Amino acid sequence: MIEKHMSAYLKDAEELYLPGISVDVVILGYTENALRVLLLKLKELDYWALPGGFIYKDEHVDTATHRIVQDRTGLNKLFFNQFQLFGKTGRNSSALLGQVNALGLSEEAMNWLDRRFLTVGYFALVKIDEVVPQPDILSEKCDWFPVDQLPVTFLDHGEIVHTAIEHVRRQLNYFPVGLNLLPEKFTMSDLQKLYECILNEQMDRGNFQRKMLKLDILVRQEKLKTGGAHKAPFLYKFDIEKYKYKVKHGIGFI
Amino acid sequence: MIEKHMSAYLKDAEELYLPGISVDVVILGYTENALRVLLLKLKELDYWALPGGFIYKDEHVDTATHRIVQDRTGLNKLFFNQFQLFGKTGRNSSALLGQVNALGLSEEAMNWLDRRFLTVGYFALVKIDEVVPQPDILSEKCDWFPVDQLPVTFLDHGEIVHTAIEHVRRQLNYFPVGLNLLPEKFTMSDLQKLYECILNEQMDRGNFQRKMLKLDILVRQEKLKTGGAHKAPFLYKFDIEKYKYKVKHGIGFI
DNA sequence: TTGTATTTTGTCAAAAAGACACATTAAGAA
DNA sequence: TTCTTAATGTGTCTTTTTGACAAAATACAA
Repeated sequence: MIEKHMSAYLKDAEELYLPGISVDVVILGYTENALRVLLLKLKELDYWALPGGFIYKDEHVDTATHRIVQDRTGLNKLFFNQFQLFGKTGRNSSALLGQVNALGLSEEAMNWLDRRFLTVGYFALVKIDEVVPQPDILSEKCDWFPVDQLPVTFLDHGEIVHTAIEHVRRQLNYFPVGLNLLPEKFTMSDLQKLYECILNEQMDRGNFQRKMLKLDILVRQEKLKTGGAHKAPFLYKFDIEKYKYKVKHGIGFI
Repeated sequence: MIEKHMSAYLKDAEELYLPGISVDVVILGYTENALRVLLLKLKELDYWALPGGFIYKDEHVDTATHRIVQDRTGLNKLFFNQFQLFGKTGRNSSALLGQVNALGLSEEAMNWLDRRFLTVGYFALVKIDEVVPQPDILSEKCDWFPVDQLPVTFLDHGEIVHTAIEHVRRQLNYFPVGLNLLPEKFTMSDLQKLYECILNEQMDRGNFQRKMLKLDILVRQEKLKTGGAHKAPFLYKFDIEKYKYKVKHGIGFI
């Protein structure tokens, strides 16, 4: 089946897309105390790949990325950013695809694939519980993986993921991670754990709270989070205007 | 003349280079209390352009950048980093080149140029007094411009410069700006002025010195800088090992 | 020798960070 | 109902860093 799907998908590729360049998106979510990335299990191949695609000849690369992520997650309004072009030589997927002798791709498809590809790396931040990712025609399933426990990946997709994380970590003050990764209402503990996951370091509870509240971007809600054992914590929302303003100029947390 | 040069330069472009993608390099230097960028005045066009070029079909994009900068500055060992792929639509230089009706480019050259081009933005940090930039065959001269006083630029090259500066500013803790922009020996005042140029803000002299020395990356030399009026300042060098180690993990200055 | 401009170093209060303690409270156990 | 437990909310204290500013040192010029 896959060869037909892929052959159909790539039938007019030469005509439609910019040649030799693709987009790969590191879609990041956060749940159960771990930063996770969405990967697709390729049909008939023992590799997991980033969701990606090609750029129409007259399409902004950002627009292509938006289209690709939207196709995958159903999300329309989402936060994403380009972080790097991967430009090494010999980056050719046909060698790996060729491992499956039975593929029987069309000549058109093989011609399209059998060349060096540059790829533009984007990352997107999504709320895991708001998306219903679907495997595409080339994939048999998709799943969220903790970023420090990746499976075997297609080509250099593992490296792309780690580069994305490092990019987010370095510029944490400039990305609205809380707003895009946490649910609308969250506890201070949730926020702290998110920061700890991204920065990969533990912080003191009291000091984290003091520092975070001083930023003046949180709005305390009624105590609500009940049901969990022990004392019920406050819930917070972001003051979106203030948060976005601060993010633009660097919120100054780290 | 230019049309012959350009036609020759692009004669085998289709065969040699990756199509539809170029590299542009924001070469930054620092002198006379200003951060400056190297621009080329295009022959017969009233535009200044970034040094740039194309990527051989089997060449790492970083290697292409290195080649381009080396051709331009003669520098072999230099610091450069990719910062963004510019991917908007309609980015086609033939329209601008076409303003010069007399160009009379070869059909091959026009075919190569008359398409949408993506461009990969790199920035490089160089010591202005160590380089002797040469205009290339397409340019009549080259010059250093303060980054806040750019001339009219080719295509979106002005935007590319500003994006590069903002990139450097945000990640100042992760780039060895002092090591690559200042001469081997420099005064604390030199270093402070460099930081002030990049961050675009004034700092207190005493506090700057205290904070910078605490980083433990500077080695004080004999007092030497004599000749200038008034008290002779100390000269400093970087402890390169310590500096590079700190830069890798973020020096923690800002 | 003295004035001037600049560097070097120091002071001092305010702010921030770090470590930690204690009271509070909701769920579940006794 | 009361007690226990574990996580939360808040406070305190010390240390470190920052910010503002001033005094001392010094090299050249008048």
